[in-house]
Amino acid sequence: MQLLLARAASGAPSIVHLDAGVVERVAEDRLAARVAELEADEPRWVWSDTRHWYRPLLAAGVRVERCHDLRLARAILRASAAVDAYDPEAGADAGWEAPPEEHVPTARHAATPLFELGEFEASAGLKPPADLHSAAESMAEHERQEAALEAAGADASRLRLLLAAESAGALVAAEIHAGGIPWRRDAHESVLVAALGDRPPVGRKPRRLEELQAEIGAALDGPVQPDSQADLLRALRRAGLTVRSTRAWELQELDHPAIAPLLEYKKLARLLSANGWHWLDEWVRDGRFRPDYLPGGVVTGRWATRGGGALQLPKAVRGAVVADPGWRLVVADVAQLEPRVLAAMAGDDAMAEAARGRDLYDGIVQRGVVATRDEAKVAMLGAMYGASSGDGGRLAPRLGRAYPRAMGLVDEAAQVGERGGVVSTLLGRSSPLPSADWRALQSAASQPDATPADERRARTAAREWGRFTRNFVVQGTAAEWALCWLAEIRIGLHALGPTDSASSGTASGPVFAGRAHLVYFLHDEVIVHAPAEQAEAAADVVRAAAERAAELLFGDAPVDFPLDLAVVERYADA
DNA sequence: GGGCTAGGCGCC
DNA sequence: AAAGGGCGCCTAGCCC
Repeated sequence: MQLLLARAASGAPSIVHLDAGVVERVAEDRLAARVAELEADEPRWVWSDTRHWYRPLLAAGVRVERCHDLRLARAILRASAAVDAYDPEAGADAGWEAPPEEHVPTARHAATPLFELGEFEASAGLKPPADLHSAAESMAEHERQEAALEAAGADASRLRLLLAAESAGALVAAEIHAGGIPWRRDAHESVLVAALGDRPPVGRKPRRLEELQAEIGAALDGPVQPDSQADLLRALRRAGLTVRSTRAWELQELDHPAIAPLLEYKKLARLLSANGWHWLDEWVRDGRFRPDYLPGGVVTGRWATRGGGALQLPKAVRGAVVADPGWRLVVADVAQLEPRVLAAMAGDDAMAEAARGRDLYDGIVQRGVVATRDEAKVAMLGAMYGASSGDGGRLAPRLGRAYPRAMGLVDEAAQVGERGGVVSTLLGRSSPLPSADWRALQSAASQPDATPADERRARTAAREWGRFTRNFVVQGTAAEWALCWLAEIRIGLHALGPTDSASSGTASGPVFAGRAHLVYFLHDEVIVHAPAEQAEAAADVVRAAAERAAELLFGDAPVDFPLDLAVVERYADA
């Protein structure tokens, strides 16, 4: 059963029963209850934008099992090389290309009533966000997508899996926002005070930074503002140091008394600006950090985030991620996800064998391809990213001889990109075309009057795009594996059912009180927040989901995806 | 004051 | 130790 949720022209919510062809008007204040009622029939909810529709439902205590996110599906179908029956111009003026709604700071969002339009009205002049697609527009888009899928022939089932996984990911993203990462302000502040000294007054630097700045100045014979790259570069050169930049790795090579305090300053200044007291004030409330994930936000299918930097939580502050009393964190990541995905999608049994039951890089060493684990890692990264120089460029060809199928797959993807072509992931997400500027460069280089400089520029640009498409197929298919993993974890955790463990306060929201739920996702890593008595069961769910994801994507291909998994109270202890 | 880029660095 | 792919976000410094 499919139910389409959208707004009538009047702005009132409507539920279109797509199978029965019946339109049901719903009063704004009855919508959440009505969705909950209909959820008993296990429908697939079809809607314009998961973030818009699902966040208020979650806040009202309503979980849905399945959805189809029209905006995300449209982006995939428009670009997919497996789809030629989808007119990219159809509906182009209906605002589907608009990015999802703007970030609303936590405090104000919490106060936003269900389905209020004030946010949009307050930003008059902007394009309407996706939520305001009328029921008619949403239905038309849905029909275009169905028709495109039906015409996709043999690729349709993989595309359908991709769309289902993408939509399930969008549900997870909204649910992570609702549940929130348990974040201990006191623990975070302890980290900051230990590193930087007490919180300074507004406009002042923390004590430790001032001390280090003075040390640097003394060593360089004059006051220095280390936050200013230009000032710092001048001071270093005045002291007789030959430097091209102020990057930490370049400074590390220098032997001078200013360097140690300078590197320490850079590290601490980074902590302060990225995850200092200001970040705590803005992003942590009621013991939760609520990331604003953007599923499908990266062309490869990886998620992006907007604000808060949830994809870059530095190791230094992970001690602040602490389970609620009586709860645990199940922290799991996949060892070497991308090379394993590559081995499976290429059907490279030799590489699968190197990975089976052990560290993939150790397996490569045992096969005698390279001498050390570090070399194996650098070679593999070099092969997947297209390294042309350095150790990666030197070592990657050895992998080509040992694992010709896997390396052939990425080499082929690179060649397609260098010619300006489109590559696709296993499930059918396709790379974008290179820009008009890029094509102009190639075209200029092929003219009879092309100069050597034209040819050099074109070749450089072609190789650069080839590195992108080379990586696209691996990164994108790994993202698909991760989406399937997330979707299976979500289903498995829900099936565990509720416990009597009250969440501390209501921080996790009404849907997750007493229930194990996902609270973090980072490309190949998840964190589940679970009642202690359910933690082992949740860990089993996470493991089983990894096996299921592998089956969904690769059938019975002989590649395993082992997890590093820990049940802990603190993220930092995983 | 806002918009922009560059440099730099955090994550995978 | 970086390189080689993908990002977000901070500051400084420049522009209008």
